[in-house]
Amino acid sequence: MNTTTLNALAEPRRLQMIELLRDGPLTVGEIADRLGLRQPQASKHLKILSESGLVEVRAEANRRIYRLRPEPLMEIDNWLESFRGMWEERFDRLSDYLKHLKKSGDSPNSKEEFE
Amino acid sequence: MNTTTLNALAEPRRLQMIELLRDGPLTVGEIADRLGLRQPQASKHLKILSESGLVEVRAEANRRIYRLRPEPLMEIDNWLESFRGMWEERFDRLSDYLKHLKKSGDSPNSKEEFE
DNA sequence: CGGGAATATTCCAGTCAAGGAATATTATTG
DNA sequence: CAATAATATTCCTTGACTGGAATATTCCCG
Repeated sequence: MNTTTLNALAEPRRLQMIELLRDGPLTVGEIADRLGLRQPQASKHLKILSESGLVEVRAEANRRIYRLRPEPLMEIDNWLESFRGMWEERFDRLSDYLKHLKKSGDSPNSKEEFE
Repeated sequence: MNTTTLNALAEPRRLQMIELLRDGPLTVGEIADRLGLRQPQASKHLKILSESGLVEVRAEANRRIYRLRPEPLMEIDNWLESFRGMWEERFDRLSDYLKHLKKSGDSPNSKEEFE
């Protein structure tokens, strides 16, 4: 997995921008308005998003229209694939745990040992 | 989405740790060894992973065994869900694009306008 | 060409995160 | 209890990131 994508997303404002752009392309000014940012900050964050490939720009007259690019998010999704097996394991363990409770009548202890 | 999870993953060493732990729990020393880190750095990074919930610790005698927790990764996966529609859109646009090429015989231009 | 709107860039100050080295802590063993 | 192994914590320094304010750039329009 690529760290630059995660790094770009790890900043609250930028994450908000990505979520905003999920519903369609937006202008710098619109983004700044909706997030309560000053324009320069918006531009700076958008630059980082752009450099990370999470966003692409189209110039239209005076304006710059930013649009979400799916590829980096797809890459994360793909990376998560290798962990999905774990979740099922966890589900198995949960059902084992429930069975255990039923059998022994112990009070549930959240600090119980794993493994 | 939660920024702290992304922040924890955005550091290369920590991301490597998560990938290491995908194959099972490990000791601090083992993690440090496999990643070529000094022990204090390993402990510091593991602390951050632990505080973000990506990892849990079990004390066994002298050792601390770190184990991956799936929940934060599941949360990311869940967050991505809201973007999955976009990918299909993109596929549609790609097939439109291919049709367009076939019809007009233009040379492919990677800088073509979106929308 | 001049003015104004939309956006980008620069400079600065404050804060935060990471590595290095040293030290503290905890548990084992004899 | 002393010695040692495994791990955590602290202190320090340095580099990176963020926001603010000011300024530069680009483009449209009359």
